[in-house]
Amino acid sequence: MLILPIVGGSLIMLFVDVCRLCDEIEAISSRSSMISLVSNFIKNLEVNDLELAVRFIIGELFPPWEPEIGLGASGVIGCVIKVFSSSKSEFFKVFKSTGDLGLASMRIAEKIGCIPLLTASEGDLTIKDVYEGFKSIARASGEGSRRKKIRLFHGLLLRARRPVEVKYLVKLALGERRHGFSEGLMEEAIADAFNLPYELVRRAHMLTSDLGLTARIAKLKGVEGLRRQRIVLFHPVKPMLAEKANDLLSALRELGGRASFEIKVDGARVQVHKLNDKVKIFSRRATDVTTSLPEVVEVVKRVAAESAVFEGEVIALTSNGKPAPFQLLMRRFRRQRSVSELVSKIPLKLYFFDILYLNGETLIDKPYIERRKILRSVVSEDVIIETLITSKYEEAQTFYEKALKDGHEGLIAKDLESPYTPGVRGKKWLKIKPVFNTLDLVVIAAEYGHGYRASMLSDLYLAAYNPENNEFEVVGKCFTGLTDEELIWITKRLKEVAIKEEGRVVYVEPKIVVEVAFDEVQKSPHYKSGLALRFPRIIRIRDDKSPLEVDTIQTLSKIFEEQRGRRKEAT
DNA sequence: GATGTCTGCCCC
DNA sequence: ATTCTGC
DNA sequence: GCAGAATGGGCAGACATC
Repeated sequence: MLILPIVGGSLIMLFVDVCRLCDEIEAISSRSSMISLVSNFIKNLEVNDLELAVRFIIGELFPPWEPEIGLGASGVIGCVIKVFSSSKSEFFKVFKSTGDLGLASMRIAEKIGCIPLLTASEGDLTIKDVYEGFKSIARASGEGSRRKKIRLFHGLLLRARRPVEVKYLVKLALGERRHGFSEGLMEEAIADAFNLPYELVRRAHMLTSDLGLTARIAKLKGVEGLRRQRIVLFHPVKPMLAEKANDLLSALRELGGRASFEIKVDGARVQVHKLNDKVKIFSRRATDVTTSLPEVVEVVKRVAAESAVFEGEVIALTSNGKPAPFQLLMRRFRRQRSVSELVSKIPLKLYFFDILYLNGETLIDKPYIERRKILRSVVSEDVIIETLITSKYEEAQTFYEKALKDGHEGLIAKDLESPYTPGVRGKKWLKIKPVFNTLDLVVIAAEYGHGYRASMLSDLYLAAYNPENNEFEVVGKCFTGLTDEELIWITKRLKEVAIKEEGRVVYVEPKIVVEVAFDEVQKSPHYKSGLALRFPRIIRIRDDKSPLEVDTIQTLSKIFEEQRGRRKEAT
């Protein structure tokens, strides 16, 4: 991180100015207005302030590959309550009406008449002060670190002189945004501020993965700097994303009748960076997971290339070398302790599927088929994900069926000519997964939502029937799938059948039945039923079904066993 | 050592 | 995952 | 029609507390 010691007096950017800007943004919904507002704000900032301000405005503190502060709602709110002599119940009351922790904190600060705010001794917080403050919090680790983090955040809050600073200190700490201005619009604001082509800013952002750095390059080096931007080893590139296809045939058609089909394994996506013997592995969201995966590091070290960036998928294997449940992989994935003991207990395998950089050359603009060729020249076939390139639907169908039979999730169809486009747009990769069966479940409780859903019961507790004890047992919570209109309706209905309210949770009579889609049944250490749905989403409200007709725990158990069976039989 | 709380982010 | 909204 | 933004779940691991 580049921070220069001193800048000319009037140029120093105060934190409160960023806060006020964010408040303005929050009040408008027009994207173009937001962009010009931000553009004007960042246009004349000194470059170090620019880098920080750009991140702060989109609600980020650090580049994505750096560790987070390690404080969440509980710790942060505890600090707010203490600094402003409030109480949990008071905070909770304010929060319930807004659904926004930052806003609630500001109200608490306002309520006590800003006495600690006015006694702040060290003058206004600059954005650099705020950055340094959070940096110290992030650095604390190990025993006693939680107390230390809380003490440091406490100190930061004490230096706020205005309630609005409290609001955004809390939002930054928690990663709350909710002002409708995020990465995509910031790219446009940077382009506008420094009078540069949007596409170049966007491309540089893809490669740096950090808007602060992108803004710095834009201001200091302009068009040429953006154009010259290459992949930086050990700074993860944003992953290219896949879109869902309806089925195999439509995917093949959409990609022009001929495509590459890669097996989609149920693992975790990684980006691997290598320079001679130095290797780093990043998760999909740019977390450094190198220390958790020593055997993967070894595989990469042996790759015959001086420097390279690969994309791949890591999965766990069962004792017979077949794909293991995702939950097993997660025991390894971000583990810090006893890693070496787990290496033999839960073996992992890395499958490569793309290469973005090789010996100094950035490859993302080359077509898929060419990157594939380069990949095959660098790593051996047995560590590359199984692939079929075909224009024949029947062949692809057979391959798909085999993938499912082997216990994999499905296929990814890829456009043979497409470059690697990090980020969201230009999706030339299509996910093909079987349509899952749905279950009918009954709602037995619901929770109030956050943000604009604060007044609605948007989070439903879903239960299956257990005939053995004649009870409805929770197998998951679900918030997604309903339209706003349906949410309003269901909130009203739930209140009619409410039994009791505890905090944010409203318990209701088992009356309302919903049809729920899901990806998998998992073992749950959390629910009494011992089962939980993976990725539940509501398909529709079943007015026509009575609670007695919902699916049973036994049905879920059966689905769970079938999943296991598929993995065991896999050959 | 066992249990509980909190946090962040794998997969959607 | 889903839905809503600006453009 | 599209991209961007906002909504949220279950879970394992790290730290705190008994």
